[in-house]
Amino acid sequence: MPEDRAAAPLARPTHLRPDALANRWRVLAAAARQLDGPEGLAMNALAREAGVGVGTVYRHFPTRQVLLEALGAEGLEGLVAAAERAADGDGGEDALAQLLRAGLRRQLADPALATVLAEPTAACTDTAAQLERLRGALEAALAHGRATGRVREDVDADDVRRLLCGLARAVDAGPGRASPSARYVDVVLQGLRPPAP
Amino acid sequence: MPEDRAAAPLARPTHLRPDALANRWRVLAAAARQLDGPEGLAMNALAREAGVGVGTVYRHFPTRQVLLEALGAEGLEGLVAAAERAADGDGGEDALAQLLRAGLRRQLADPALATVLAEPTAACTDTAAQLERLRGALEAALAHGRATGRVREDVDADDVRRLLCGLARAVDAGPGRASPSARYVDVVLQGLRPPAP
Amino acid sequence: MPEDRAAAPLARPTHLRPDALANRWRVLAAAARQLDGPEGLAMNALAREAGVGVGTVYRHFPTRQVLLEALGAEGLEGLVAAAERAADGDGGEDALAQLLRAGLRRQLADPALATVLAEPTAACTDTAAQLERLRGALEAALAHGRATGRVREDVDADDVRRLLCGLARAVDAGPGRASPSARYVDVVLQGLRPPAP
Amino acid sequence: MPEDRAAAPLARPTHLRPDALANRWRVLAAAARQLDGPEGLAMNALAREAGVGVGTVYRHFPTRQVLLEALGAEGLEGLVAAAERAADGDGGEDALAQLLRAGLRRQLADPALATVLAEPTAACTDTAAQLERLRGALEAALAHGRATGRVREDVDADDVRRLLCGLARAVDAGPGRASPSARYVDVVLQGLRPPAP
DNA sequence: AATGAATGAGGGTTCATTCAT
DNA sequence: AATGAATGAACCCTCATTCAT
Repeated sequence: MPEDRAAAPLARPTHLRPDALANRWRVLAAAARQLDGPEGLAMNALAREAGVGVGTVYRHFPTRQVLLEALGAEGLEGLVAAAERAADGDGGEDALAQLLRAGLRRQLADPALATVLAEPTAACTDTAAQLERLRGALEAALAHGRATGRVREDVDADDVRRLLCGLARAVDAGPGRASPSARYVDVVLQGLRPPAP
Repeated sequence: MPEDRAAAPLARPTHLRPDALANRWRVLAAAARQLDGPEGLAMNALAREAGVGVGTVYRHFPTRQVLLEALGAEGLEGLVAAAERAADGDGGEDALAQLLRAGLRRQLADPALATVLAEPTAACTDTAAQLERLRGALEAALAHGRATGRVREDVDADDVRRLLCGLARAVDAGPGRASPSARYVDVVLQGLRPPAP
Repeated sequence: MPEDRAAAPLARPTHLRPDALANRWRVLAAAARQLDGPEGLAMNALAREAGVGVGTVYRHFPTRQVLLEALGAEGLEGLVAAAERAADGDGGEDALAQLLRAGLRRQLADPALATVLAEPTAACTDTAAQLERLRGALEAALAHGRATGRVREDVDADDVRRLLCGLARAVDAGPGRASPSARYVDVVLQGLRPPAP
Repeated sequence: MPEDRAAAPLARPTHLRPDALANRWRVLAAAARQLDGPEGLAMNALAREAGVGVGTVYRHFPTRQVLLEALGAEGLEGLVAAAERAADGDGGEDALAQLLRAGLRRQLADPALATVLAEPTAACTDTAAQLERLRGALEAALAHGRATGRVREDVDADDVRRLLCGLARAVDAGPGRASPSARYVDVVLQGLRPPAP
């Protein structure tokens, strides 16, 4: 059972030595590159590619899941920020629509984000916190939508997260990413409206 | 480059010797069991579990993808049959609704089917043929739906397949499978209607 | 937990292909050489030294303990044979004395035997069987010794085995092996006599 | 060649800064805990367990052997003291008997002591000195025993040390530690008497 | 057809050790 | 003195794949 470390949720390191920070960065960059390729995330290959000893990789990311979450962290933060902006209702467009669009676009641009969004539990406290903020923003958007009669009642924030995962999958399950995306978001958006009486 | 065999699509074997047939069966059964577990499909482990030499596994399934498609074949055939029944319009319910429901239920019951449904190209001619039949049935259902004004114009059969993949993912991306399924199908169904004018 | 294979006791392979047999031999020979050196038995190093793939080593000896027992098997059989000869009482010398002498000499000549003799449970059925035969021979020797009043009553076959392990250790715990051996056996032999009344 | 430092015997540090002393203690405590478990003494794991940097461990114990001797030092001192008391012949019991009993009991209670007692040469001057005192006490006990005709002539202090190591091994080589111990000591004691004429 | 032995690449992980801070 | 980051060798083990039998 090799992946039984870090059972306790991991906090993001603070105050890293500058060289350590640089290494962390190189590893993350290499990981992002590998994630684009078809292979999984092999710790050894990662270290090689990053020009760093294996041990260093393990020090920074004791578990593949920790690494994944670190990879997706930036994207997740971006998504959360966008979600909160949308939920704050700057009035422009339908908050939920903005949210779905942003969520899908960002997943397609960042596979790590898609992975993190779909995983059952977070390994890092940081990730958990961001996901919780995301849930809050989604709930707010839904509440507003429900109040204005534009969102059905039987759907909650977690449903939206799951539908976002599904959207990304639908787009990935075929050729072409640009044109289907808009349409699929449209389908889900319309599907989220309250059923006609 | 380990997976470079069988670039040419593979036809399903016919007229197997009875013992060969039995072996094929044992391997498929073992593979189904392994697919339920969390591990991948390791040829060696598979052979061990099936009580068969590795060579035998390779003879029957030269590629992992071939094996996967063989695994999903039964489920795929079932889905195709259901789709054609629905498209034939026995009149009962909305064909598209039946289709989505069946497609989701069967994917959840059969991970191999979900995989096959999402893969870009088929390795076996058989699979390709079934997928083509599925496409036909979906197209028929859509045509009928469009004709009766219950399905939007900008969605084609492949979109439905992809949305089916997305549905399965949405269900898998969270806890609980029963109650969300129906709701998510509902969302997509409603989303597929023509937009209100 | 990497050593959880071969939980079921392993029987010695029969009817090996000739090349497999040759490999088995090469590995055992290399292992014997490594055991003389100060390092442990590293499977990788072993394979390298034997001129054989790692996989081959694992196929033949799924566990380090299995390997050790295979290494010690010959020595153990020799000891068992000697013990049975001694127990059969060819009349020459005191059976127990012969046994201790043989047991010590063979352990010193064969570190694997010393290891096997001291391990709490056998991994291979074969080893277990030989150990059982040894126990029988020891018991017989003790019984005869007790009957003739030359062995104390409160010592059984397992005690003798353990004392044999102790003897080997005593010899190994210092410089010089030849002269102490005889003396130490002597000490134990005299110590095994019934206490003076 | 990792263990080529500290070829020159090491003196025990004196006048440690209080915090250094505390660290030394934590490391030793952690080492004692690890030695009870089945794993070896890994410097890294040790540091982790002790809540101390690896560097600190190395500063205090440049070599694993030094660490081991430090671990066993207390036990060794205890044994030496007991041996000298016994050799001083407080008259009570047979000195040699007391010695063997104490030596075995202490080895069983303290694996590090057993290790130190069996190692060919000491890494620390301190250990060497204690071992020398032990030798002296054993020699005294033997001399007295020989003088009173209760110990055979052909056994010296180092033999007794080695037999002590053997005793510990005999006890460890099987199930049960309490009841065999006394018997095995008995066997060796009786074996050390001068042979009947 | 089937078998299963062999191979060796390669991923996972730990650890001893050094050294900049 | 202490720290802990970094390194990389080395081990463990599993697999995909080939091929002689």
